Amino acid sequence: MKLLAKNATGRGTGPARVTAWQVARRAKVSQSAVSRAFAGGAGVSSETRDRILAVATELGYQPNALARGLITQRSGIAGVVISDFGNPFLSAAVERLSKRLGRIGLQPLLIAVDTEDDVRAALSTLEQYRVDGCFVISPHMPQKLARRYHSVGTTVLMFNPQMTGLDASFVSVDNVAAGRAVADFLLDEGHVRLGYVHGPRGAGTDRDRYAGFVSRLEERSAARPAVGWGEYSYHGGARAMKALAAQSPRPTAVFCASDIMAMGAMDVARNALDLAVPEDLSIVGFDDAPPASWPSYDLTTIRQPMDAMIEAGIEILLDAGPDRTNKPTQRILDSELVLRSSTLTPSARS
Amino acid sequence: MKLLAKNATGRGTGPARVTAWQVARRAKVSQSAVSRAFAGGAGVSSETRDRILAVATELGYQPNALARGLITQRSGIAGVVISDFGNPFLSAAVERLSKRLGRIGLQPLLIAVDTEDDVRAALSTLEQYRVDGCFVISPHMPQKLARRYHSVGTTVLMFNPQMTGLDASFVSVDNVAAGRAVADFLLDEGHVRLGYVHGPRGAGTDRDRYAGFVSRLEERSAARPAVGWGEYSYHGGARAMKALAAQSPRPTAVFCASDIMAMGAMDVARNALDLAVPEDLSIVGFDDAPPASWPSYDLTTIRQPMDAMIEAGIEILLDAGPDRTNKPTQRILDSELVLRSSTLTPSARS
DNA sequence: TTGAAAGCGCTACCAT
DNA sequence: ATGGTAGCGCTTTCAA
Repeated sequence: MKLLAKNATGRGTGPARVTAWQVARRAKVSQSAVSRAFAGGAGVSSETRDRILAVATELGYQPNALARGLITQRSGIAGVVISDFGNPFLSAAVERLSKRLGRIGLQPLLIAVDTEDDVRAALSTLEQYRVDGCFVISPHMPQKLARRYHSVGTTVLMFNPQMTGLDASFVSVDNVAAGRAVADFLLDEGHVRLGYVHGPRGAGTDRDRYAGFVSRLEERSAARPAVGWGEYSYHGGARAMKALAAQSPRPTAVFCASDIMAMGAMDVARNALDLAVPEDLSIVGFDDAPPASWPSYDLTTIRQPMDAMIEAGIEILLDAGPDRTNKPTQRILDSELVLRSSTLTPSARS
Repeated sequence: MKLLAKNATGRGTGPARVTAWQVARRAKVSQSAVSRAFAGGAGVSSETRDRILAVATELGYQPNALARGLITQRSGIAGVVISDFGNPFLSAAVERLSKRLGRIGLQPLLIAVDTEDDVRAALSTLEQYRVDGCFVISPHMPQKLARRYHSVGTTVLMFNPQMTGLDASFVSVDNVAAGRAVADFLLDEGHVRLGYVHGPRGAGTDRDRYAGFVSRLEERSAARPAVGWGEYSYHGGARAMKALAAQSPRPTAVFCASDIMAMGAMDVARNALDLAVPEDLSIVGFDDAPPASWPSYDLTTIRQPMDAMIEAGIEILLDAGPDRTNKPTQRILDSELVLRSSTLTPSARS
């Protein structure tokens, strides 16, 4: 009687879902046995386990991850908050991260955001799904939010946020050091009039890159760079380049805070401003996104060690597991200047 | 007594989660009332509802979406299976789709795949999470799988699959017609030796585009095109272009089955083969991905109406809801040839 | 309008 | 090794 009543309700969508109960009955075991068989097989003899699995495939049984998550307090879901798929570095990061998460049994719940409010809403949604952790790849993550979510129990791991004084977990490259390296490189190349293309106002990455760039210029007594604003987008970079080129004297080298902006800048320089790169104008990007190495751009850029960053991020997320210390973890990795033909190579000079 | 016992177990990760019970107790109502208050407020007086919501925010209560999904049989999750983020058209599609889903209360669970086996595994995972529907944006979706999943109750909606004889739901452009349009255009331009760059072997989109292209060439008694294989990737397109250029006589116009391949082809033509585009070589792409309109490419291409396709896809998914008919729905939209400067414009001739 | 009670499908802890 | 049982946190009848 009771067995028949189980899942006999006609409710639900479409063809009734197979449950562990039905598998159990068919295999003449208890429902607990089915659960154990699917939980790695500990506590079941291999014969019964095989029988159970056979029946399960026969019936097309798939364990309900929602029910499992409810009881185990682990959803198996990781949140990924991302802004700007148009940036090839970020979309590549999402792909790599997604695959990496899958390999450790975490499924990424993806939320695309634009504004700070979007991030807020996204984190709320992710909290409702009881995500086991959460990556935020967006310049819009407000500091307070980060701290709050950290204390509420969901580990929020930021990808390249503003580092200075941030009391939350993140993984980043040393943007300040990278900015300084670019300054040194361009000055060593003999450039005097420099330009800088900013990302969106308030983006921590941009702020740090700029700070490093300018501080090194000052240390070496170089003039402050002319600046443009490019929103971390192709068209923004193009617009900023036009503005910079209108200055006089025009900069002979421009450092863009991201590759996608550098690509826009380079295209507009060549096609609209009739400037040869690198002869008339050197361009340096940031990220080493896949298109940076395409022959038409072949962009000198700061390489962010994407895989290492993802690895570090995953590590932080996992370490922050069940018995978490509630102490934010931060990892700052080294970046690397990759020389290509959008700048004069040092060997070509002298 | 019983109330105190509720959620008093110290288990779980981090700070104990706030449940509806705790909100209920604090607001001096039943737990059902809390549930109703969060379900739109039907069945609760506005006073009690306000009190409940106040207590909820005070306690930081967030309803558990897993539990809700378990009881309602609607997870609120939509699966998105995607291959190849390197393709700017596809990554843009994921972004748009993700935002569109969010607006109707569906959260996208993203799975990045490479092979057909990956797709199989992905669908299995998505089934465990009891997704309310699922988008597959991959050339690797096998027909049988599609049919099986459709009959099991999860609506699987394919984005641009192989259309011919497919007994499953999908949304697509008419790839055959598009291929024919490109053939007409290039022949009208006066080209005689044509080339075609394939996507991955077995991709339905590629097959249909090629079939349309060739059939129209035949109808107009033109020679069969020389072909290369480009895997729907930038570097693949570049390799294929090199191979095509080695033929003699060399094609004067090449149709690439995706924009990203066309970009690779164009770059290699200009930078390695020293061919001017469009003077020496015309190039036509497919998708109208964002970079296609960048000045350095300015690619003549077939525009896929992405937003309309997503809209149609969502519609199919929603229509296939609770009382689903189990009948696959298919929507084929029109595409459009966008003329840019990677081909000689008709007006420029004659 | 409200509260009590019955599960959704699973895991985990008991007994045996 | 196995089966019974108690929930995970919610929605949804059903009475009051």
